[in-house]
Amino acid sequence: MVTMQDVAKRAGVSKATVSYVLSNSPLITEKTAAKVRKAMDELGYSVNHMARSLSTSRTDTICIVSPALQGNSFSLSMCAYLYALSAAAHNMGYDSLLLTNDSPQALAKAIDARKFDGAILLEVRDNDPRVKVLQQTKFPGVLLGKPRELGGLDYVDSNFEGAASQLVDILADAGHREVLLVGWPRHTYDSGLNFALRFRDTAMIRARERGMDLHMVYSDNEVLGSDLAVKQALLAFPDATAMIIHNDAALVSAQQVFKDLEVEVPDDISVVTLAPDQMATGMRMPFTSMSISLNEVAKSAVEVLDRRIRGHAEGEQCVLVDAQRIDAGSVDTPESND
Amino acid sequence: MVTMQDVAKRAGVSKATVSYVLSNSPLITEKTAAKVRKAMDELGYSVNHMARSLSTSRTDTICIVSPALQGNSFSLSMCAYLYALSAAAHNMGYDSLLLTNDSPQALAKAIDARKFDGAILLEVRDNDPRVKVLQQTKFPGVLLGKPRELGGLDYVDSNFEGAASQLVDILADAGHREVLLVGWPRHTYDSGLNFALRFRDTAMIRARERGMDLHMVYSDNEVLGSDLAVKQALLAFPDATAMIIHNDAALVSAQQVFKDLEVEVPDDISVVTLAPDQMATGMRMPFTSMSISLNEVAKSAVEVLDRRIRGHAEGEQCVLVDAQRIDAGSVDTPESND
DNA sequence: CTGAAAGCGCTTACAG
DNA sequence: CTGAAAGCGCTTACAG
Repeated sequence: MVTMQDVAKRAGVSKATVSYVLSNSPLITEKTAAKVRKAMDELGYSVNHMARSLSTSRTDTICIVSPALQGNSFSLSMCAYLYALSAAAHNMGYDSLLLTNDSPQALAKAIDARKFDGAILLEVRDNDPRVKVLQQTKFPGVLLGKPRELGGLDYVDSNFEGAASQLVDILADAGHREVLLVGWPRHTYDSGLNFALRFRDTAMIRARERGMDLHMVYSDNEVLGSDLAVKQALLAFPDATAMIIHNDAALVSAQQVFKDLEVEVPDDISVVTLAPDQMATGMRMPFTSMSISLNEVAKSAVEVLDRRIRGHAEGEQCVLVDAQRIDAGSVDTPESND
Repeated sequence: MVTMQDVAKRAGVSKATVSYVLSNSPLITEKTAAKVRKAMDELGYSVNHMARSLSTSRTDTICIVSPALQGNSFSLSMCAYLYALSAAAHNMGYDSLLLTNDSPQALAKAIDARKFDGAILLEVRDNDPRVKVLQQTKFPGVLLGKPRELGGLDYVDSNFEGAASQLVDILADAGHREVLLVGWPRHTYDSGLNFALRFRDTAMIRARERGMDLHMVYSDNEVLGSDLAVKQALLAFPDATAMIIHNDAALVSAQQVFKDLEVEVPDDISVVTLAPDQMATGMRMPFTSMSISLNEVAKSAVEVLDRRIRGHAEGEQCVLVDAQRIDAGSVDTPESND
């Protein structure tokens, strides 16, 4: 293994000079720097991160703390987030450690081991014990999600509130009064997954303001490729003239369901959704929707964390990334129905 | 930050002794060890991994090298593998670094940085340039997949060959002669993804041996939740009495397709599949299938890598994990069709 | 059975 | 503008 010492000897300078060249110190002559760089090239030198870390107490690594997969439900957007975060981190010079054990103990232990400079918590819930670990250790961390108690921590998330209001408005503006909200399984709400709660609650409030009857329908048969929530909703509320879908699994099977029941969109029913952009393209989304850019959220999360790590942050950093409205002609006036 | 020195002072011993206690050296008296452990507890000590790594040149971290997501196609099984590997690594005392950039340069750079002890390459292809990086650097690594040129590297994968043969046999034994193989999009095969190739090619050979006409149908419209490969296959080959599905996306939408076309399984057609076990449960798979245990494959991969890292491996390690046959009554004799 | 000491490969004030 | 030196927090022969 070629070390800094080797490079120094070959270039005829000291270790310190090599180190300064590496960090592009302006104090070093261009001539010396060139000499050193040549030596590094010739020897195939690359800095030993363990040694650097010990010296600087920085690892240039962040930890992505993802919830354990409960049972067998792979969430497509979780997975997409993982990738988006890893890519965003990479772009900012960080490697990413993956922690798939969502127990608070595991997080505390990982923090103690000092293998990373900061952590991003995925799918944060209300009363998430991991959040307390972050607070107590005062370790740099950002929440992907916006739980009820923030405890002074930074967070980044999609603006679910804004998206909910906008979707309700789109339907209200078109004149719809009887609307369905197809959501996640009940346990998602019960477990405090705040993105679900924030969307539902804001939609409910906004609907009331707009004089709309919004009927909540929870998914209860979440089978890959045949989530029946949309179907159940349609059967349970035949008078509804429009539907908001906030549930990836239900969304994926929605088109099939409409076909099955011979329901035409938007002639028989208007449909709007909230979905990650990558999923929208993946399924060639035919519905007017508020589109969440996972990459944008991920990028923002890493930026916030980076600022926190470097100590460049004053006060809490709170970012809600707006979803983009995408029209796909799946909304019509209610009069056209039936 | 509390260091080993602090613990040593408090326990009234030397740093060395503390270190020996940490590594459970049998040379230390139980009395001394107890004293040291008490001091560690009281001070809340935990070892600094950066320092340890520098000293031992081990990081206790492995790198999971996953292919970049091309376009927007999230592969459910890729994601499941990520988790399974991370969990398996954790169980064996390794953390996992996630590398989502599949360029060979990125891998080479990551290896140079010495942030991990070994790497696992996901979705290895024939002629995968990452494989060459592993060979050239002689860095511990295992391939998830079995490319044509192994170059002396370790690999672990599902036994796709065995599964293909068994599925053909199941149908042949039931008397089927006209059978469809619904596979992945053509580019999957063209790009040398060997799991697809090995399954297809073995199935073809076995079919010939059994006097079966096996018609390959490639998926060409891979839309999330409505992959049409199964439908196209049925329409293109109305005489087929059975079908093998090897394509997760097609599998997810298969039930809907059968319903759409009012095709009864197994009365109208027999169906068998190859699928990851987690997916099978996720979609409540109603088809007789060869089930791949991702956890088992992942565990095996980490074990192989661990052996390689510790230098306990003699020669190449080659593991093909057998899929499990699961009967779900989706196979009948061809006579019953129509 | 325990301790003093060297070493892992960097970074960074501090002299010069 | 460059170098000698201390230090980051461990591990591990080597003495004793």
